[in-house]
Amino acid sequence: MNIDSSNKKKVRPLRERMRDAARDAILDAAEEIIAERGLHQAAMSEIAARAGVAVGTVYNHFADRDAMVRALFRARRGLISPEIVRLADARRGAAFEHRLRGLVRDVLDLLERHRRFCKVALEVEQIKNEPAGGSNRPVMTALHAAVAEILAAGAEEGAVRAAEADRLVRLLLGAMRGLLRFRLETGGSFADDADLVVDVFLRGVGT
Amino acid sequence: MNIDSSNKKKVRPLRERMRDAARDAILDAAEEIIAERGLHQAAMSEIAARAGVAVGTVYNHFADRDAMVRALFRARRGLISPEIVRLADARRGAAFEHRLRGLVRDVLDLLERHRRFCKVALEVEQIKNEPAGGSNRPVMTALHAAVAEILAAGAEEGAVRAAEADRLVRLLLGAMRGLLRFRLETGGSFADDADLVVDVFLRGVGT
Amino acid sequence: MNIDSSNKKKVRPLRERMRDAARDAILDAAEEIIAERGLHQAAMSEIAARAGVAVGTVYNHFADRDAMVRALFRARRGLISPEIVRLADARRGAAFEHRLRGLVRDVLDLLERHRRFCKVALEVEQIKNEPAGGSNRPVMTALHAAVAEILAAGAEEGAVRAAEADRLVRLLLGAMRGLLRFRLETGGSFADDADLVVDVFLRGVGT
Amino acid sequence: MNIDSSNKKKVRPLRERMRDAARDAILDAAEEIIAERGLHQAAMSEIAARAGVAVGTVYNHFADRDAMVRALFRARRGLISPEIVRLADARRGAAFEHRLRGLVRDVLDLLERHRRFCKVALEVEQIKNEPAGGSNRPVMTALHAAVAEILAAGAEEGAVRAAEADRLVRLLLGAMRGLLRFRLETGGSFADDADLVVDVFLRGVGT
DNA sequence: TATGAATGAGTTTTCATTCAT
DNA sequence: AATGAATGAAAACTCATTCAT
Repeated sequence: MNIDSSNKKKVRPLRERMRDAARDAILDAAEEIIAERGLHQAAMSEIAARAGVAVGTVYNHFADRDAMVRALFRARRGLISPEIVRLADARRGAAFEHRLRGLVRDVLDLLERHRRFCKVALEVEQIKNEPAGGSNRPVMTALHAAVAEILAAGAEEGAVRAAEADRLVRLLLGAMRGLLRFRLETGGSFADDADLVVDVFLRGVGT
Repeated sequence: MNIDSSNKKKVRPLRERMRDAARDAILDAAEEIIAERGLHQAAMSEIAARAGVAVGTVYNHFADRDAMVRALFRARRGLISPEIVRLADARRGAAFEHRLRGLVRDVLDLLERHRRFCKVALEVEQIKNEPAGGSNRPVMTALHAAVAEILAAGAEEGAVRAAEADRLVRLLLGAMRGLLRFRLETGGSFADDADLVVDVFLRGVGT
Repeated sequence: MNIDSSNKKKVRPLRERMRDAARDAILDAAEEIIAERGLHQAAMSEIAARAGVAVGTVYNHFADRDAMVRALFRARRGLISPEIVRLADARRGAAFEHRLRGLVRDVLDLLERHRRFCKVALEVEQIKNEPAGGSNRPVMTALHAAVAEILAAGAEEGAVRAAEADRLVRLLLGAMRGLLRFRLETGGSFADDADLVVDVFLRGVGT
Repeated sequence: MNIDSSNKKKVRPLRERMRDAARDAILDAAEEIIAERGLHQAAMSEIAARAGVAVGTVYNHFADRDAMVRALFRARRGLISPEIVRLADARRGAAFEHRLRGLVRDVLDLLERHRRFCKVALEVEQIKNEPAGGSNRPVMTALHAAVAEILAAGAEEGAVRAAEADRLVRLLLGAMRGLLRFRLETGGSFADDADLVVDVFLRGVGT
């Protein structure tokens, strides 16, 4: 291995690094402003200003406003989803409850580090408009898939009613979202709610 | 009670009735369009057109766009909230589980009859931006209040951990919302999920 | 016939008349500015200003810039084409030369009264991009059609070579356009060139 | 003459040749795109991309967009005009008809080899805005001048009415342009129309 | 010189709101 | 009150041009 080849590895062209930095700055600014004021109060010009670039620069990176928002989601999901997959994989094979509790804890912990994006995601969530027989299954996100898998395993263990799988996933994720929203409004860390959600989900509110 | 006064009660001036009809038509149109395409894809001109009136007329009934949206929520809540209060009152005094299950069933049944508004409400939900000690408690909606009360009663019965009350309300409502969203996307009646939610909430997913 | 019905005929709603006036003012302004500075130096805001309306008004009348330009052409063609058809019809049955000369004279006279639009039309003319076998015949404008018909008649009379019909139409119209352009640049009335064009077309430049 | 000087003549510095190659590539790209989509749909960035250079490079070769377009015209005219002059000179002294027919044939043949530029030229043609007494005579292009000269000679021969010279040039060039446009739209070679144009111009459409 | 990302003035477009009829 | 065209401020978007590397 000679000096040159090692250089090739390390020095990504400065140009390229700056380009990416600008892109990231723009997405960060967009995230910030959308979290603060909502999706459609986030003007391109303000996002650009907050990112410290000119409007035109935003359009050098994204075809239009919509593409930028989608890029923001793709970027964040690109950070979060693989992590969720990894977390889900880590306990594959473990016992149902341990696995579920671990995942919920870890995921809430992970989301804590993306609090601002959670706000954006809850803000923007849209209800799909295709009743019945939709090809667009519930957007099988990483989390959805991971929970679904654990519940399926739980069903095999006999710990969960298999017939209700779909709805139980929605129920659990809904419960988590409810508490997330609570924490976003009133403060407090997401992770504090992990055990409560899992306990109630597994055994109910009984004292 | 004389004839005149009885007349006053019954026959509201034609003028006034037509006025209200227009108002209702506008709110219905707004609800429809917001449900279809989201809050900020609903232009005043389109709402007016769908309601069969001129834009100007909308402004004769509502100060501005925001006031119209708020009026929509007030109107629907004016239908739904008292009903929820009534449903909650109906079982006051009954045993915790019976009371909770009854409420959830009845409320889902009620919301079924306002499916379109549910879509609007879920679509529009905003996260309040006042961390900690906020004066704007979770918008204490009728449902929130009703559930909170039942859980408090449950706590007194020893059926629910009192300390977690706030979060449990959020958890339960979140779970319900999760399933509502599911039904809005894929079809199926809300009420079908009532027992599942309550069962899991009370005793967990155990078979 | 009562007063009312006579009124109905006459009084087109004021609203409507003003709307049309605005529309016309906008198209006039557009024509003026495009003629002065070319198609893409004509900004919507300037057109609006020259028409004495707000920008938004332009968009109340036309979906977008392109639609406005197309409307301008439709409007002017709506004035010119039927007139050309009428002029062509007027001499139907007459002898070839008389018919052709009459048409060219009348048309140049007509175009004189739309000098500004002629400038716009020459300015904007685009070459269609569909070589061979095109379904889009040479946009068969009224004038094209009228000349084609006369030449066909001339061919029957034996005054014109039928085989060349298509090209002769293009040749003649090209010659007319050449002189139109000349007049637009240097001044002078279109009609003055009518006889020259026809004479040369029929008998050549010979003295 | 020493070795050095002979070298200087033949081997133009590599640097310089590459520079010219880039310049040519840019002008070719510009010509292509303008021919395809029109003058103002040809963005600098797209021209650069098609030429295989960076935008900045275009600005190293041309002061600004306008200068580049003018350079394109100058370059093509630099190829075409001297050739036209040569073609015109070749038959100087010959008889009027022979001379005119020869020129029209040769020129259409020449333009055939610059078909794409013809499209650009027709596309871009602007009407000058200086009525009467303009200092900007009809842009005395080589072709215009050549035809004018031949017609003047024809007038001396008594074959053409001298008084109409200016207009006859415009008429003939317009006729040629009309057929050029026809061929650009529908395909077919320019040269095929040479005799038709000249025949009609000299003797009219008579069979 | 070549590069190509950044710039920002200039346009187009939207739409809540007003107001004369 | 109802009407609906006009308004214009506020966005979104374009693209020729610059300039640091």
